[in-house]
Amino acid sequence: MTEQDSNVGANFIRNLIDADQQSGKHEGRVATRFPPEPNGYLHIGHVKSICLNFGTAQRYNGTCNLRFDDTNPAKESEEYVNAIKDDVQWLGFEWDALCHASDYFDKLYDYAVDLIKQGKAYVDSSTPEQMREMRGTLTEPGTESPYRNRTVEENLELFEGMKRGDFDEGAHILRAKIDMTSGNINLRDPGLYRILKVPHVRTGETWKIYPMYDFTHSLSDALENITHSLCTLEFEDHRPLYNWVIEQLDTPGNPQQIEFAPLNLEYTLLSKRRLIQLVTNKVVDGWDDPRMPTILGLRRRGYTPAALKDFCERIGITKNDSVIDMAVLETCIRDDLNTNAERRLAVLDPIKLVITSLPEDHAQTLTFQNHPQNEAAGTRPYEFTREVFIEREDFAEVPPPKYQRLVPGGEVRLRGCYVVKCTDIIKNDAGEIVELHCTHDPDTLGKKPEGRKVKGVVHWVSAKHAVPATVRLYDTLFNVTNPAAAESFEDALNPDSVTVMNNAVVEPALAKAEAETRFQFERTGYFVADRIEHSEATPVFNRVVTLRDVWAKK
RNA sequence: UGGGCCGUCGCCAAGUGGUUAAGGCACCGGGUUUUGAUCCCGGCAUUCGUAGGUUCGAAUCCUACCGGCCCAGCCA
Repeated sequence: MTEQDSNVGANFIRNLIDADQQSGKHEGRVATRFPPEPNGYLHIGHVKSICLNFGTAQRYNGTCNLRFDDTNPAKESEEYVNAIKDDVQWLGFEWDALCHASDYFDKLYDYAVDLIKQGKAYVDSSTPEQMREMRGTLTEPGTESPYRNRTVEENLELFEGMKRGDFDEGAHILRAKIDMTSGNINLRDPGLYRILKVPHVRTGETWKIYPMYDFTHSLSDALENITHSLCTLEFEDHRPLYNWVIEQLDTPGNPQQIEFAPLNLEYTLLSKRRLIQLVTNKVVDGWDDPRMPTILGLRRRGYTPAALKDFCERIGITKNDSVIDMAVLETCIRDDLNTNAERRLAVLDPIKLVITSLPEDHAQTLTFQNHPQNEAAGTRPYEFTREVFIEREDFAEVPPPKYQRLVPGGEVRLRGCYVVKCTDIIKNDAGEIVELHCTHDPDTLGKKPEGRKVKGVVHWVSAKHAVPATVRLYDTLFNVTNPAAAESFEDALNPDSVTVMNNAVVEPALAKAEAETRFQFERTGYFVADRIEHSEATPVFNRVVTLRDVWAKK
């Protein structure tokens, strides 16, 4: 590592851990965890957290657990648990221990009893409304509950009754006894356990009460001997409570909570609630719609784990509220696919081009490179015949300035083939161009034409060999940089988020591609064979991202 | 009006009292190119939210102010 590289990827969490290692805190051990609640699908914001937690563990030769924060059975399900595991594995990470907060329900209950015995927790029988009133406001202190000074015995008995299921939901709640006047609302006697008569995926009907986040999370971290508990900024206010819980109780570990800024991405919505709306309102086709920022959606779109990890490294970790430019994400996938995807030819909006200087039965097999910078990718045969398809937009009867493609009387190179000159434009009764006639220069195969420069190169597919395919062109789901700020997302939606090219034709090799294989369609972009719908009989490709195009920008 | 946090180039982001204020993205040139791709070369903050102060020396320390984000679920 050179001196200049030494602080590449540096961030405040790494600095902090480095300092901990210097001082011998945690005996130099690093243990993290990724703690999703199984109540929705993971999205790119979670990818940031996953990369941070697993990546930090890797960097310091530590461990990272996958822990499901399953304390609210009313919202959680097995479907999400499985999807989350798949997503983490697809990204290429392996967890050390697979944990569930529910694994600790017995211990958590004992800890709660301990708190009660210490006089630091009590059963409150106020209604939720009364509790809200007594909590005070942001600027006014709260008031103490009339149940705050119940005896330890009374609390113990009531809490046991709650556990047994003697009471209705909402009748009682176990609260920490901290400080109703604290400026930090989380410290105004926060709830620890509520009655919830809902069966749990893993513990079944065993529990009628379930522990709440602050109590559960801090103790789960301590129980798993987590050293650095990384979470997002909104939990900063909870840290005093996190520490309070651990300080009152006798726990094996002494974790430290460290907060970092969650991801914000231009043109993208990243709140579970809003994402669920997109799915239930059928704005998109499902959690794996290629326009969704979910891991499943990104995967179907054609993003690779490597590109997503690269993205997380590029955006860094700080406590700044920030919004990442979409161009960063796009650059990551282009970088990956530029070096790793083979090249193929596909015509999205075909127009027939007849080379009149060739005999009707002309047949010629050319050899095309699979990758211009990588010999090892090999070559493939490519059929050339008298009639080929080219992209409709690669011909212009009245060309705009600096146009480098085919124009009437002009020349253009058929990629990997001859230079052709446009001699005739065939139109239908409606005046639409239906066919182009050209002649070819036989002395231009593999060599530059004599005495002139032909700058334009156009991709093509032999009409005889072309395979019809469906190609979907994706754009951002929203057309405003911050859809979360839009009044309703209906009017922030991009009407052109997907364009389906039903008449596209692709070279034969593409139809035979395995699902989920990625290619560069030369001159048009990077594409992936759809992992669900693609087959040799009905090829379906999704555009991952366009090629960078300086000309289109001008 | 309470509590917590944040402000370094258009967007990210290193930087922890002495550096010519890293790097990436974007942008602007120029070169190579049978992808208007890739690749290569060059440019891009006398300035670190603002104003004072401490110091031989400040983005880094102090003070005040300005701007932004989060918190009043028996959600996580």
